[in-house]
Amino acid sequence: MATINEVAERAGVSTATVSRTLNGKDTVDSELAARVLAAVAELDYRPNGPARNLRRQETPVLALVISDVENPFFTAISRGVEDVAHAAGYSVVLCNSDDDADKERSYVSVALEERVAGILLSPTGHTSGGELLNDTATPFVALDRPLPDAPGDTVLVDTGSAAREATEHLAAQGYRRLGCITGPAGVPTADERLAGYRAGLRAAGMPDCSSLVRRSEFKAAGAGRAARSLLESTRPPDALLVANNAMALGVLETLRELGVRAGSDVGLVAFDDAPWARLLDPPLSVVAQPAYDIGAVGARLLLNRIGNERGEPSTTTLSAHLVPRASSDPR
Amino acid sequence: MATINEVAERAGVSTATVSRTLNGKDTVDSELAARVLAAVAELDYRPNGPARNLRRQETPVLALVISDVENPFFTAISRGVEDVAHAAGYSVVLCNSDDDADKERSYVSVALEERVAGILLSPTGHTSGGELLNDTATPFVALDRPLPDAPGDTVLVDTGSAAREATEHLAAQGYRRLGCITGPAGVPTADERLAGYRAGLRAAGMPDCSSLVRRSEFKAAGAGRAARSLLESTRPPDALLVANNAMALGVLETLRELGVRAGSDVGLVAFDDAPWARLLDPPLSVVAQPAYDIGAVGARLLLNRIGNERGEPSTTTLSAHLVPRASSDPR
DNA sequence: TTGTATGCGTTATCAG
DNA sequence: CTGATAACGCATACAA
Repeated sequence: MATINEVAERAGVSTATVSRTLNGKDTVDSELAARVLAAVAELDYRPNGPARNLRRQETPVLALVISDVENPFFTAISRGVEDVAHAAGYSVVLCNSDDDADKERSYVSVALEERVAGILLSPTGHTSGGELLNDTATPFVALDRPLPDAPGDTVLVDTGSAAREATEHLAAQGYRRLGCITGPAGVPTADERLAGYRAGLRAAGMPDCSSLVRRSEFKAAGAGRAARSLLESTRPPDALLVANNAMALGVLETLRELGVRAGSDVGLVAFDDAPWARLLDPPLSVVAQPAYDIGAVGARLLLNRIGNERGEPSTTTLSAHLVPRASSDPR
Repeated sequence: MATINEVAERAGVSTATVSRTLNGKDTVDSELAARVLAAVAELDYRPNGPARNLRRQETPVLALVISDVENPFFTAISRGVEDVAHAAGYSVVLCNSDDDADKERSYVSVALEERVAGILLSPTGHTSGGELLNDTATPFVALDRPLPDAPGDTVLVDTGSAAREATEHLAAQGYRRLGCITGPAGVPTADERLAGYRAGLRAAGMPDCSSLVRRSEFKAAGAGRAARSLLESTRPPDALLVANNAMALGVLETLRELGVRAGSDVGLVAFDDAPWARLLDPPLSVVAQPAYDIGAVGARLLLNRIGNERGEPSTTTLSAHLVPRASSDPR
């Protein structure tokens, strides 16, 4: 591939002039500029990114590390990031850690080596990518979950309150034994939703019975099994709060297998809205999180840091809201 | 951030020795190597990627440009790519073109500038990213749709046959007026599915009536409107073949609004399986595409080219299969 | 306004 | 086995 030298030679100018032309310096004679542009076109010249980044000591790229590309919650985040980044002239590369701490570490490491301008990290449960960021000058922002031991800007959702609201809603709808399926212990989003559920129980004057709580990975399969064990127990719950979208899939599958109907047989509220949620029969009640905004806000914070903004790490907490549909209506 | 020079100085060796140590050359005295490693750890040294890529004239990164991160078909492709690439020591960066030809061009251009090792492109409709690839030495593979005017390895799915099979299935189930909602004219996957539908009509001895065909973007909204116009026409279809997953969402929404039930009122088969398809009531009949394999095969082809494999551009065609469920059962 | 020359941080070549 | 040193391709300080 052609280099700047070849372009310069062909245009009969110096490499400096080529560089200046291509970088929009207005101190270039228009005639020379035209010759440069012509040479560029003829040679199909394309600047060498690594060389430029090396010289400039910066790369106009943001890395976004998420734990599951197939989860609509994360893809929505990515759109938020992308829109903001793009508008500011940054590209976004999406790295899928697949909820695997090693992969996460590895992607963060690659991002650091490639000297990306900044990193947005949606930490997997028992995170490890954070450590790498700790003693680094590369700006980063944690999304959805705080980064243990790594002080940095963080964008969270107050899902505790939302979980409480959902729980109270179930109680108000007339359900009497509320169960909860949440993520692994130690994962902040999982624990927070559980705590919210408990607070809701308390607010509704219901007993907090640990036999109505199950934990599993934030995946369909484990949640499906959890739902089955709950519903087949001697004193099954008559309503369920499910901690994320992927889990909801597993729970719904189990309900189907058991011939149990959401709403009339078992009240159901799940976290995360999805396009298909209201197409179900009955439509699924959800706690909608502002996923797009998480990404957009995170990207903006990151860009500010990249722009040398100083100051203490901030934590932004967005709120989620309940979208009641028929799956939490006993009638 | 520390450089190789500082590491060398601290370890009391030359930069060459540091480089050799870090790159696993076995020609380094173990004592020196130990000193190097110690210095690396102390300084938290991390090699500068751009510098290395510049020097090596290669970047161990594959770019995957897709048109919609929120579409499960593409995210499944990305998993296939990622698994294969990862195993071969390559990272994958996902670029979301958002079905926008300009963004696609822009991402391809960035990938080219960054000198990625290869590009996997799932072209948007009226593609434009392909032109860039044409006169480039960077290996690339087209996924899902061929790249006009750019001869290169291509991985396709024989959705024509699958569309035909689905159409015949609808006829065999007893539906009598089969409609089709497909993508924009000129988009190969859209045209191919339409052609398959027509072939199915013919095979079933049904008239080919163009008033039963609608086109829209491969998105929910347009497809929803198309379904409405079809179903509210004077002689509405009694079954629908829908060309992708996102469109199916729109169509289902319309059915709901119209109070029309899939299966008993209107037969329905849509392209692309999704986790939620069988949770619907009735469960959605689909044409399942081997999305993961598209990605995996594509990545393997790309890696072969990167490994200097010569030879004519190949075209691999995978097949899709019908998964009949209750939405195409009139009973 | 333009050109020359230097260095960004690595790796690889070539002597020692 | 190790160390100087020369590129890799570009952007910029400095000179002209």
